[in-house]
Formats: sequence, C-alpha cells, structure tokens
Amino acid sequence: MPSSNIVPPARFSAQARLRALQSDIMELILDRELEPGDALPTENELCIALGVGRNTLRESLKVLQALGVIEIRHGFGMFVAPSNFEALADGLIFRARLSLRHHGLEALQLVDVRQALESGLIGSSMDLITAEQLAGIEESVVRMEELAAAGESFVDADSDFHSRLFEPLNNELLLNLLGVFWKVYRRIHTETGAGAEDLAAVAALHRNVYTAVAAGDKARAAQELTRHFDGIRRRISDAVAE
Amino acid sequence: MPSSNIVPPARFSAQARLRALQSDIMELILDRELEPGDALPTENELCIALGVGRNTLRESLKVLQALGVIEIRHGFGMFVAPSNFEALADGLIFRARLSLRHHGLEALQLVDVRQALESGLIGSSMDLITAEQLAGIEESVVRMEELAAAGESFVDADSDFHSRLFEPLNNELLLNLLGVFWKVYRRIHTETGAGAEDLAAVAALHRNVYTAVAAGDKARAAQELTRHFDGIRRRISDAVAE
DNA sequence: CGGTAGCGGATGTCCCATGTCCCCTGAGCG
DNA sequence: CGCTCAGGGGACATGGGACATCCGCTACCG
Repeated sequence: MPSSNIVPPARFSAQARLRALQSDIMELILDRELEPGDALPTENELCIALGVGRNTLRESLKVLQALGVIEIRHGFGMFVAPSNFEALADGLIFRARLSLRHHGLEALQLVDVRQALESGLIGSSMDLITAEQLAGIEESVVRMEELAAAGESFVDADSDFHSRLFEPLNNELLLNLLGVFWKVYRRIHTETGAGAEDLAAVAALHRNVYTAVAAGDKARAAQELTRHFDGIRRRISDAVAE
Repeated sequence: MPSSNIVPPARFSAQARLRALQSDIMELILDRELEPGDALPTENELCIALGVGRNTLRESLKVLQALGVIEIRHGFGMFVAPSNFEALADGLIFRARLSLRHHGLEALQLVDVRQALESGLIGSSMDLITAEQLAGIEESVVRMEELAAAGESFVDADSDFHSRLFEPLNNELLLNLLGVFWKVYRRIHTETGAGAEDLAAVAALHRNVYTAVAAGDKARAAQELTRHFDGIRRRISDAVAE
C-alpha cells in the first residue's frame, strides 16, 4: 500500500491509459489554441505536465506523429502538423497485402470506395474547373501517352491525372484519401507483378475521361471512370487467381 | 570515424528509420504468413531479429497498434489484429476540432466526402438489399421517430440507420470509413452544442430516405440523402459563425 | 475433485547515459 | 555593410537496465 505515493491514480487498462494520454496531448494543443506550425512544449515539459515518464510519453507522441497530428523534428522540437495521411496508407497497404493472400477482398473493396468517390464527385469538380486546370489534365494525359508509346510504365503520371481531376474541389481530405488509395494501389500493382497490362489501352481510357471532362459531359465522364475501375478490378482478380 | 563500431548502419533521418522499422515488422508478419489472431514474436525476440533497442522497437509497435495492424495484450503477447480504424478517427476528430476554431473547412470537407460515398453507393446497395435488411432499416427509422417524439437525441439510431443502409454492399472498408466519419461528426455535434436541431425534421428526412429505398427509386434516395447532408452542412456553418 | 495461490513469462513504466541533429549566433571575409 | 560558415547549445533519438504490473497456467491444499 503506497502511503505517500501520490500517483496510483485510478489504474485502468494499459491500453486505455495510453489512449487517454494521447487525448490529453490533443486537448493540451486545443486548450492552448496552438495552430498548425506552432511548437509544442519540450518532451521534458510534457512529462511533468502530464505526469508520465519520458518513454511512455514518447510512445504516445510517436502515435500522434503517425496519425499526422504532430510533426517531430529531430533536434529542434515538436510542432502541430499540417495534414498527413502517410500512416493510414501504411496500415491500409498492410491490410491489402494481407488480403491478397486470400481473395483480395479488401483490395477490391478499396477500389469500390475509390470508384464511388471519383465517379460521384467528378460532376461537382467539373462545375468548378478552370481552363488552366483542364490544360494541366491534358498535359498528364499526353505524358501518359508518350510513356506508353515508349513502353514505360507511368504510375506517376496516372496518379497525377487523378489528383488534377479533383483539384478544383479544393478538398484536402478528399485528395488525401485518394492519395492513400493510390499509394495502396501502387503497392498492389508492383506486388502482383502486373507487367502484362496494356499501357496504350490504359492511356486511351484516360484520354477518354479527359475528352468527356473537356466537353462538359458529366455522365460520360463518370461512365469512363467506371470503365477504368472495371479494368483495375479485373487485374486484381487475375492476380489473386494466379 | 567509428573504427571498430560494427553498427553505424547507414544513418538516414530518424523519421525514415522509424518508418523502415515499421515496414520491417509488417514484412516479417507477411513473410511468416501470419494471419489475424496469430501471435508475433516477443519484444525481446524482435529486438534481436531487427537489431534495435527495446524502446525504439516499442515506439514502432505502439504505432502499429494505433494503426490497427497489431493488438498488444499486456502480460500475454502481441497478435495480428483484425480491422480497426479507431486511430484514424482520433486523428480526424482532432483535425476537425482544430478547423472548427476557424472556418470549419475540414469538417465541411468531411461531409462532402461522406456525401459522395453515401449518395454514390446507395444505388449499388439497393441492388443487393434483401427484404430482411430493408425491415431493419425501417426499424431504425421507427426508433428515431419514437425518440424524436420523446424529445430525446438519437445519435445511435441515426448511426445505425446509415450503417444498415450500406450493409448489403458487404464492404468492410466502406463501413469502417463511414463509422469513422460518424464518430467525428458525433464529436463535432456535442462540441458545437447543436441542441437546437429539429429532431422531428431530421427523423422525417430519414423516413423519406427509407421510403425511396423501399420503393426502389435510386435517384430519389440519392436526392434525399443529399438534402440530409445539406442540413448537416448548414449546422456546421452556423456553429462556426457563432 | 475443485478452487486458489503461486509461478513464469511478457508487457508497461521509468530513469539514465550517450549519440545525433538542427537552428541560431557571431566572428571573419569580401 | 552584407554575406557566409563554423561552433554552441538545446532538443530529440537510441539503447540498456531495473522494477512494476498483468495474464494464463499449474500445482498445491482443503
């Protein structure tokens, strides 16, 4: 029985305590009205303020960093971070790879979600698109076609194309989510070999999407996107079957 | 210049090393073909296998736990976890609360994404829905109406309604994402007070959605959902303005 | 034969020492 | 007078050890 021990403070499960600690740190940020870019107290100050050891604190800190809540700069300090979904991507990539060992279920679900997002929002994006942004999209298509003609893979240009497509919406969360899906897809892509794809055909599909967007034909744009996703789904199914 | 030092192992940035360590752990799981529920090696074994100290390892382990990749049970061991999006929710809740201090931009973006998902996928879900599932949806609506009549808030029933709506798709990723959005929304809801909402009107909106779904009218279902989201958007704007 | 106390192993928390990195400052130079 | 770069100091990174806590299993005792 700790007589003078001040801190046997309501022992919950370890897991709950860690989560509480993370919440405390986030509350502290909100309470002090820190903005993205502002510095947090040093590790030692936080240890004292929150009444935990440095290691325990650091474990929570690392989690918050992975969640994109804070940014840790070695040797300088910790700061409230701008958006960052890297960690989510890693988690999803892991799940997707795990599922590819079986039936690729999670990978296919991911394509479904991405399709709903892209097909569902392409219309709104087309309402807001500027001539300049449209030109940027075509540029991506051209780059894909060039790479396809040269027989080189063009994952970057492909990713670029889809980013630009939804840039007009000015929705960072959406772009982040799509970015995550892209990262997962890219991983699956290299994982499954996928060398046998028809580059020219893929480039042509994107050209079709561009044409529909440029013409302002929302229904056709959504439809062309859907065809694109059907191709992706087929490739995943093939990879799992093999 | 470390002469006899065996391990000056290609110093990258600290952040990169931590990420690499996480990847290594995930690779190890995939290499050993561990399934969800299987036990990982103990901390000490991993320390040796990966050549890092226990503290460093634990920081990565905690991150993986937060990402829902592994599950840590105090005093027993570590296991490959089933799906878990809790961490993502916490991160998003933080972002949303942070943004509410300004213009509520991220909160509104989140509603946009959710709307795209729900409006975009309601059609596919209606293709697959069974009579039983339909009855479950109506049950949720009835519960909401009862609670509205009693003047009580019905966040749970509301959340239930939306879950059931997309249950037929059998897409865990989607349900998880929507669950995350719900959690964030619920937090915002309590955060902004939001006591002044018209319970009966909200219940009626859901009744309209149910009616359209039961009638098999996809366009109307999507439209009713959109109206629902417009209401949410308005409430967020009001909360920020005040 | 059943319940329980003890044991072994694993994780949780913490401290300390040392290494590493980054920004800031000030002296030196053009 | 302004620019550049080396050094200082502060802060984070890493590793190891000690002790506390928790869980499941087993062997002892009633």
